[in-house]
Amino acid sequence: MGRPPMKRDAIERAALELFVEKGVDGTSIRDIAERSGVTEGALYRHHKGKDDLVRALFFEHYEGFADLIGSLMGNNYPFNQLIRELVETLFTFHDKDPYIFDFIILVRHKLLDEVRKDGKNPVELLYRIMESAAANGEIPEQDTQLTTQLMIGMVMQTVVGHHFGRVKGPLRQHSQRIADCCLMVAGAGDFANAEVEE
Amino acid sequence: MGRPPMKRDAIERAALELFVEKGVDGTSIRDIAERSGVTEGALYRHHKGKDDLVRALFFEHYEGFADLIGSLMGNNYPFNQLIRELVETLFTFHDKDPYIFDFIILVRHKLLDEVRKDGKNPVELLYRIMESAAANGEIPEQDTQLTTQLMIGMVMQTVVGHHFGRVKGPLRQHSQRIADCCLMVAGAGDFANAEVEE
Amino acid sequence: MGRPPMKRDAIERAALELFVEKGVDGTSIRDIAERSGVTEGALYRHHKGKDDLVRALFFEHYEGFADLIGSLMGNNYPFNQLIRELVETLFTFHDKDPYIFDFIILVRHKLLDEVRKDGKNPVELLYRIMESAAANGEIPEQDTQLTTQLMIGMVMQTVVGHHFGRVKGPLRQHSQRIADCCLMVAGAGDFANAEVEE
Amino acid sequence: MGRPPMKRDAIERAALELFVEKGVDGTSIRDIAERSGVTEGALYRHHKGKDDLVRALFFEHYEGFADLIGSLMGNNYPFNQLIRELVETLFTFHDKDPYIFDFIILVRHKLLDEVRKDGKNPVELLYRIMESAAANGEIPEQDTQLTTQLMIGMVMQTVVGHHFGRVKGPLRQHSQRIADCCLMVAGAGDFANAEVEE
DNA sequence: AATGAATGAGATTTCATTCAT
DNA sequence: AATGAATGAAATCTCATTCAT
Repeated sequence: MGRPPMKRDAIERAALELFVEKGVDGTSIRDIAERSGVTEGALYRHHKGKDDLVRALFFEHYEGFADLIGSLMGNNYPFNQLIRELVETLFTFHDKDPYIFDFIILVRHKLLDEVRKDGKNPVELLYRIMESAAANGEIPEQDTQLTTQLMIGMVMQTVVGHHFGRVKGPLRQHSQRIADCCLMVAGAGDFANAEVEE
Repeated sequence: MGRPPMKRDAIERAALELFVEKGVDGTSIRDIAERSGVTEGALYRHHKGKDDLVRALFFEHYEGFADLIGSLMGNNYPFNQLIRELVETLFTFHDKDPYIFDFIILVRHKLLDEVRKDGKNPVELLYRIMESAAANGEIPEQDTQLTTQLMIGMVMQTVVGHHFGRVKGPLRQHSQRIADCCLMVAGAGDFANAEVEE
Repeated sequence: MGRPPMKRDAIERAALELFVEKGVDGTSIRDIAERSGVTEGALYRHHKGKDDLVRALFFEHYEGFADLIGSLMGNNYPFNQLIRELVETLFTFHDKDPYIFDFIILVRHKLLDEVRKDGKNPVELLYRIMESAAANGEIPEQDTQLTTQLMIGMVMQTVVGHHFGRVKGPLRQHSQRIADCCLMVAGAGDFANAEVEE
Repeated sequence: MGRPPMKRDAIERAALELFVEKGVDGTSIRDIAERSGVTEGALYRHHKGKDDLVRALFFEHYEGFADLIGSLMGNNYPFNQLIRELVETLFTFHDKDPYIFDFIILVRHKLLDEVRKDGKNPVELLYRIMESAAANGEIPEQDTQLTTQLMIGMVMQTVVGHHFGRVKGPLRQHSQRIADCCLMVAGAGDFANAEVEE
């Protein structure tokens, strides 16, 4: 049954790392082949080309974030706790593998246009969390789209700040502070007293 | 000293727009020449090359932000008012010409490494504002680097959200809300009662 | 001797069709494998490679034409009848499977150099028919090489005209007309009164 | 005003020759660049790519044939004379530059689909000549499409025969013989007595 | 000052063929 | 006998930059 495909993961991992380190356009197919210990042509068995590879990586991981959020939503936590868990989960994820986060941030300007609201969309999920919290009276009526962006902005910029050395250490240690800020911004009542696991 | 260099401006403007629309590497010298009504060779009269052009645009506008902040700092406003004016100024600037903001966001990953702390650096300036507010007791002791990033994150993600259609209308209308959030996050006391100009 | 090699036929047929439809170089081994329901590697069990496949197909069918002509020659028909039977046979063959004719026309420029005069060579056979008809006094002395080409030209171009939609219907219906033209061109006396079988 | 384009003709000529000598797919851009004394990139200033170059060459010369025929048609010769002049003109043209003829024959299978009946189309022009000769009573009623193909077939195969060494010498010396054949095939009455210039 | 043809170096991509399974 | 992942060598094409005009 032919050789088993051994190299696909190696290629995708090498690509992910190189894209973050040198930029997508700064990375050539040859670079990827070299780092993954494969010849250039091998890439084309698994992806139509470089664009396709970038796209595949983006959607794979972008939708992975949606899955992460989706599974947290399944727990029916109250809003405060959900946000706390969410921030913690994201930062823990980041600390385990910062490349994925950095990659998403790097390429989103090119690819976010192609994201569908009805697919696996982490931004849309967070927005729905906000909407239902507002409907439940857990947070006041507000421009939930805007607030969603503010929360995302704080989380993402923390990652960016870490990338450029302005924010130190594992991000997980900032989870509580940033979750607090998210709740504050959302107007989520007595957030300071919320019971924090950990 | 003779007539002003009209071509130079046309080239830089065309480049700025194209970079935002198609990405830096997706834009060729030919594209830029075409849109600015100049031939390829002529571009080299004003810039050493494409890299130089990108760099020049980035630093010109990045430092422009620093100048904006710097001149606000000269007024010796109290912290609350300074932040409010700052957010308002940035969003007004964005509404006048969103391309500049989008361009900065687009290329910062490539070029931020080259930014010096001691040069005209808007992030550094905001950080100093935070530091001195903390020294003055206007805000509590905190991880000011982190808070700086959170504030930047909220402002930048609002721009991104606008770019992708999640945040509507001129951003200026959100100034007060987002300034409030910045002050909240910074722990700037009774921010709600701050006197708002306008 | 065991079961017949079904795959080999499937491969050759798929190749023949694809070569005609997309050109030889426009057809990849993968294309052939796909259409014949075989994998790429399997093709190499039956042929040394793509070149070998093209060559094999060409000679198989080109020599097939020679066999067709050869068997007609065995009947010792008079010249007029031989030509009529020949044209009829060729067009009947075409109508049964136009791909073969089209394929020969397509690749002859590449491979005709390799054809040997002393092998199974339909052009050479027709030339010999002309030569012996001239020797017998069935046709006048003439540049038989040239006349041979003229006859071939009429037959082949009819096929080409059919391929591009200028000549309609099954070619067999034009057999008599074109045989007449061949005889005329060869100066074969009272060709119009020749007895036509059918 | 920039360098004058010196190399365009050299590129097209080199391409024409190489295509005939080694086949279109057997000729690489590098081959063309080498023979025309230019770097590979230069080709792309004048043509979008190899396909575009082949297409341009084909239509340029194919339409050139139409112009040749068109200008002969302007003389309002009687049918017999027109055909004689036509064959003579074509073969003279061939003898001056056999590459063009060979090239057309080589690539027509790929490109004839794209030829339009209402454009500059030599086949269509010859067909119209036949139609109007039939309307004038210069030739009998017949399947003019088919006869057109037969005449083309004789002319083209003569060229092919020359290419493969079966037909000797300058083709012009065969003009009269082949024009006679064309007239015979078309049923153009007392063709033998037609006055031949020369 | 300007032009745009040409360069030159490299990028992506294709694909016949091989070979571990 | 068959598979199809991987190779390796080329091919096409792109494009920032140079330079004759």
